[in-house]
Amino acid sequence: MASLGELERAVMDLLWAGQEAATANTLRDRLAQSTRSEDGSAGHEGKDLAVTTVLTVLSRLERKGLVERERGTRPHRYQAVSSRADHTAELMHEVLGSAPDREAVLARFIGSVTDTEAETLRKLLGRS
Amino acid sequence: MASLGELERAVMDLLWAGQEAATANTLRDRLAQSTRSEDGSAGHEGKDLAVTTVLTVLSRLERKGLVERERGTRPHRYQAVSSRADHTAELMHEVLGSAPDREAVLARFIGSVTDTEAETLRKLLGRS
DNA sequence: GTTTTATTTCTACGTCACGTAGAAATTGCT
DNA sequence: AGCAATTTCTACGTGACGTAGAAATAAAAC
Repeated sequence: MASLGELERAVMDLLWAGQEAATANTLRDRLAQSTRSEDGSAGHEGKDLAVTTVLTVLSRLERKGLVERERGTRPHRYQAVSSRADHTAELMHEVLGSAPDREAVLARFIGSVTDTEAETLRKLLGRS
Repeated sequence: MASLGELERAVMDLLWAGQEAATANTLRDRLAQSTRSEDGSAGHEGKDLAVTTVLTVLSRLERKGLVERERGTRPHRYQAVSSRADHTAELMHEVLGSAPDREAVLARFIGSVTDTEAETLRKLLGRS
């Protein structure tokens, strides 16, 4: 259980971008903006979602454990449970975890990493 | 586009296990066997799928580019396009790729890797 | 070569996730 | 109390996936 739909991801991206908790309305506006400002190439044009749509998505994201909401304030405020980096890293572990041959996977993975990233990794791993 | 359904995954696991190309019938049998031998805990019991079901799944996997079939022989023979390790590594790159903050993700990822694996990674990354 | 049998392709249905949103219920404000 | 904003319920369309029968095709048998 991990994958997100297109809109779900768009919402998460917004939540991950602004570190502050946001309301459904705010998010709806930002979504409209993003969609509109997204390079004018032949894409899906500004859709201007209904607030209820955003609310539904937020609920689903909450159920998935990706979003947390403050129920106290009246326009509930939503925020991501973990940072995008954390979430992505978790995802990577999930993918890796389902493999019985973890070492082999890591080998292949490292094999196709950019030089810069390899360097980063060395740094991160430090000396034993 | 990457995730597999439950049955699709089961089939891929079989294809990845046996390195030889297999026919739909063979796979159906192996599936029945796996299902049956899977520890007897209260799970979904032996379903004994129809061959057409397996064929359908194989077609879908082919469309997704995970499976390749020899159309020459009469009972077509199917095999995985890439090894499980390769596929999993690819998946990891896919997940990582969709992040604008790759470095941060890698940091988190490394952060929660077992010591043994960290060691493996150091080895793989070679001298610094 | 025509009938029979194995194999593959087509078509289809139920379920579930997701995008989408109106209707209904809830709650805060005046 | 009455109104307006907000949230929850309910619902529909679409597409993926598990599942498989019906139809087409090809190989084998006679």
